[in-house]
Amino acid sequence: MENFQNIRIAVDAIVFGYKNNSLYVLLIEQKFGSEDKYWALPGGLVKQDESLKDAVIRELHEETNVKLNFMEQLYTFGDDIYRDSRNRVISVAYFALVDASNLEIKADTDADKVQWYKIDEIPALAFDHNLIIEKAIARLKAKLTYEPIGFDLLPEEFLFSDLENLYCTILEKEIDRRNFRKKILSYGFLEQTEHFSPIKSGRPAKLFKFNGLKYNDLIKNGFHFEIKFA
Amino acid sequence: MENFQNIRIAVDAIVFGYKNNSLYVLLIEQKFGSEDKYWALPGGLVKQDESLKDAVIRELHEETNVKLNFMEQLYTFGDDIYRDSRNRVISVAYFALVDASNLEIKADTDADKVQWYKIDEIPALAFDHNLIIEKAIARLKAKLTYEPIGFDLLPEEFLFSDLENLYCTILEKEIDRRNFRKKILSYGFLEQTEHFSPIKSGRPAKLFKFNGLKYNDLIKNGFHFEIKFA
DNA sequence: GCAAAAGTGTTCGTACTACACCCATGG
DNA sequence: CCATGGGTGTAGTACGAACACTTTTGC
Repeated sequence: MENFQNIRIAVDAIVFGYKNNSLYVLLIEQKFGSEDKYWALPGGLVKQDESLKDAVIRELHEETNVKLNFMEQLYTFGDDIYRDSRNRVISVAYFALVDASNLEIKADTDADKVQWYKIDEIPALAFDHNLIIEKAIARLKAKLTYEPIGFDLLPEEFLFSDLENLYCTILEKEIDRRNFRKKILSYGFLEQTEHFSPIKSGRPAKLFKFNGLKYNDLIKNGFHFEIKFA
Repeated sequence: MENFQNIRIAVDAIVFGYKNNSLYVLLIEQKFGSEDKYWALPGGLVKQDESLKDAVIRELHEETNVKLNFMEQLYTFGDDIYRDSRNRVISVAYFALVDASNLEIKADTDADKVQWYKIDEIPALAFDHNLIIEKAIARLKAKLTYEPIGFDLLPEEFLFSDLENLYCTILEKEIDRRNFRKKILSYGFLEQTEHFSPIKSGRPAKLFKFNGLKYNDLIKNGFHFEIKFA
């Protein structure tokens, strides 16, 4: 057989979280660390009879206790033949956004430690995982501007100021509070709840809620979400 | 070894071309057709010491005689475990846009026939290749609106009416000629040449040229390409 | 001179930008 | 009563949408 192939297939999970006005990624320290205990993205080899998407979700759950229903495929890393020094491994990377505030993470079967890392304080990771995260951040930034995915990073009910802050932080831009609020509200997929935020100081603020159904309706009618900045 | 993996890695190439006011895809009929001579996308198994991107470009060249320098990664298909009935194969799909008008395609080593198929006349293909093409078309449509990639489908020098037609055809929308021209020209990355088109009928038209350098300059200064429609 | 496509300008409305003051609460 | 964030309105501008007539050529 001329084309003998000995390439492994892995999946890696980039999970973004948002808290304390900062963007975080979920990282693990591998248990069987031939790589000298580097931190790494959750992930691992795909099983023989397992779809790729099931594989990421399983690995993520096994290693971090985070159980998701869906992850979006980001990119497949297979150009650097030596990205894993032991064997040739191609990795299909997936990403997801979660509300980090009430999520129980814990090191599980296959991981020693699990931890949220601020995206600007990520250490040198195993394999090409720094590169993968870079690509994920780029995608996140792009997507944030043309799909309402920011809400996935927030609790079900959130403050407008949190939303605003999230956009400013991730996109590294300044926003005019008034115009931002006006624009988002004009879309009509946010609902004001009757709840108020636990007050830190200043005037109490109403909590808002993203109505996914209404958003889907709008999409069906040709609506196009977009947040731009000066 | 608990995790024994016997999964092959393949690449597939979606090459779009544009001629006679229609969008085409490049397909081949496989030589060693265990699949009963279905048409399929050019592609094949990745070699052990070959990057993914080299693999697609090699396969495309071997099978169609089309030599490209770059293809963009589209998506990795590995959720359907039985997408190839013989073995489990995961395919990383890449796509590219070419000027089909002066491109010599020919069946080569690994293919019986090579042919351009209009995208609305594609037969039932091998594997999940119809699905892959669907995804590629969706990506193409999206990209066309926010990146100046339409020019890749046209000859170096082209008519404004061709460009306009290309957008109308691919996006299946109507455009106002005058507004379209005004907008594209306002960007400043098109150059009028001194050449005229071979006339079919009507007033002769000047040929235009896309200036990639100028476009890159604009991008550096925060420019953002966008074509929207009513 | 007629058919066929190329080339061009104006008006109107909408949507983004910029910008500043009052409000409700806790301490 | 002061500090802290929440909540709101308006005027100017720029850009996209709608729209029709003139020009150049071949036949």
